[in-house]
Amino acid sequence: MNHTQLRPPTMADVARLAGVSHQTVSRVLGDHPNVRDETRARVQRAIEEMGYRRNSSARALVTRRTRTLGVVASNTTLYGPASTLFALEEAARTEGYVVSTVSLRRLTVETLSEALDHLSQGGVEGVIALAPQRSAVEALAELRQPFPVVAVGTGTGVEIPSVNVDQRLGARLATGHLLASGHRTVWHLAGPEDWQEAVDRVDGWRATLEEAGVEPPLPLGGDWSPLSGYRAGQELAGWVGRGLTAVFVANDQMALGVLRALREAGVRTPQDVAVVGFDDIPESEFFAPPLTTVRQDFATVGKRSIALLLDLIEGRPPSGTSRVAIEPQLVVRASTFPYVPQPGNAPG
Amino acid sequence: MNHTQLRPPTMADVARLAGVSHQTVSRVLGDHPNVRDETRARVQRAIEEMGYRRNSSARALVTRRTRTLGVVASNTTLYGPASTLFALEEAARTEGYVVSTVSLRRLTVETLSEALDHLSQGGVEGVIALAPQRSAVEALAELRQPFPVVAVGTGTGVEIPSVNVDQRLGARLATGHLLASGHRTVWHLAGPEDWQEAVDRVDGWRATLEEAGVEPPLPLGGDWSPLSGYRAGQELAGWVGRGLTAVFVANDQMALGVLRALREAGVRTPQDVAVVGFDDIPESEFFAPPLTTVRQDFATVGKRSIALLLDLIEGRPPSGTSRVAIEPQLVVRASTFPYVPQPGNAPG
DNA sequence: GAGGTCATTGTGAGCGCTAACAATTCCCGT
DNA sequence: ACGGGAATTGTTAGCGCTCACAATGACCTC
Repeated sequence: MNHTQLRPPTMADVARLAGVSHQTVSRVLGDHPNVRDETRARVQRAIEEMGYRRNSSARALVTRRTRTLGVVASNTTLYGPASTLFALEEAARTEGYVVSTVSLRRLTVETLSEALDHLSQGGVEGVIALAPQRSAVEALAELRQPFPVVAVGTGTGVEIPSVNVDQRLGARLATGHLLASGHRTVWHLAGPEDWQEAVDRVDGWRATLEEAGVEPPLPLGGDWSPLSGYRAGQELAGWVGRGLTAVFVANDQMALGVLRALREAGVRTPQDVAVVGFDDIPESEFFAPPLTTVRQDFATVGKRSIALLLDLIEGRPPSGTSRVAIEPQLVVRASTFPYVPQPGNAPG
Repeated sequence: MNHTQLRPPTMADVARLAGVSHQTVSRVLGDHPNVRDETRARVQRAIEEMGYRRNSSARALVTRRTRTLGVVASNTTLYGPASTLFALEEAARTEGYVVSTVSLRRLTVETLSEALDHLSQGGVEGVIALAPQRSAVEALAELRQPFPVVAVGTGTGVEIPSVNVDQRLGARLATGHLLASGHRTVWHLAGPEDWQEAVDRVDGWRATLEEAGVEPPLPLGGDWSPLSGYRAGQELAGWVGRGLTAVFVANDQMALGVLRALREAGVRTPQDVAVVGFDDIPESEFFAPPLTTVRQDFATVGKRSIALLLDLIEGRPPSGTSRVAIEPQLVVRASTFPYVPQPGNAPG
């Protein structure tokens, strides 16, 4: 392997071979205009020949730019965070930045603080925090860092610059869709209370019902996992025939658990109970039945977050607002066939 | 915000405040033993007071160690890659390394090469490549970089140091389980042919059947997506009653599609057809019916990969072999209730 | 009390690069 | 042929840190 060589060549080495000064090499590499074509070619040949690559540390030291961004996230194996992460990295790379990630198992003040330290040690110029728990956001506000931080998925009610999908709107779309299909009321299986997104979805659901003059039932609670959805689903099954005909579940994974519990209890979806999820994970379309859900545009979240962070790093006034909200979108599938309040209608 | 200040303090600034030389500050930070306690305390106070942090670029320049690793991956929103990524980052962080990731949409020679360049620009000391496509591995062998590269999920037949889950064994477990349950033969829905993992699973499936004296049916092909599984499932449904009683599907997502197609065709799982998947994604347990599948230990993959890469970076002889294979594990669920070749037995 | 050892602290050099400025060369009009 | 400006190239000085070594001082031994 080539990396066994003791010292990689330096700019001076290249310069010597090309018969120029190291500065001319630097100019060629930096696409500086005032270099003769012939010189440029000679330098380029020398670079090629030696397999030279600029030392990024030396460069960063003098330019004071590492061109590295950090991301702190948790639950990165879930569809939402993983998608956001992907979009963030792609957007950053387009702008010429490298992204260093820290994936936490749990998001607490300690782990967050350690993560920021770790990233700082990696020389990041700024950090995106995927911090959906409210406790984490508060911690973030405390932990003043020597670089700017943009929060994602924290809701708009925080002091920190943030980018969010409009969760309330998503919940309104879901709940409104069910009401419009003829359901008298809509139950809700919520996410953990310390997740801002979960709270916002509850808010949107509740507001929609209240505006329709319906008293919202007590929401159930889960932890986003299919298992918790399954447990809640068993409970919900007990309310069928007593006013329960539609459920808005706070994410698709829990909805999957709900669907299984209903099925096992002999409750048909959507004929007996309609179900709506949230996220539109790739599997949702193939659930039994295919799930109506709310799709979030993670690519846009990624782009906007990076744009905002770079504005902050460059000291520019943010090109948009520093509290971005992105619109989600309803995806209608078989789990919410238009509801007709008499039993016994067969689906296609 | 604090990061608006023009220049962060340097070691010399701290030294001045503490009344020592910059070298003493460096010693305190480096936990060098020969510093008087009182001096150490004074320095630490000064560091605190100024909010000083070492400049990582300057440090990296002189130590020639960036303590940064790179990861190239594609399809990072899928469960497998996302889990591996998570495990890699955690393992690297434990060893004091920062991880920079590049997530590609498609893995080709060009994108791979660009990714490695991008990471190199970020100053990585080594790279892990999650390169499951065979074409990518070949490209990797060509693209000699000035740093070591460890491949993950490429299969053991490559020149590059690599870490893998034993896919053949996984396929044997799945196929053997079906045969042991009384099925005469086992059909297979394979992944894309240019994925080494897909090929290995086909091999393991075929070998198991042949050892049992069974002529393997022609395998179907999919692209890992639920949709491709759905299409294949429709085709498979046509073979029910003509010798098809069991299917080994190369991943859980496709298995989900197969389950839906069978259900829609009026084929019952597992009474008419048993289905086994691969991956054990969190949703599998809640499919209709819960899916028997093969679990891969991504945490171990991550740890072993990082260990191997660090050995290579440090120039140590790898502590284990440089072609690691990790054992997967069968998880039995309701989609493969012990098969009895007469129809009509109801499940629990 | 001279000499030696050890712990502690300081000094100087240089990692590889870019930015600022200085020097040289080239080309043009006159 | 010659001055002047632009184009091209070179020189120098750090960026902030760690390493090697020098200097200082405290303490001990005989």
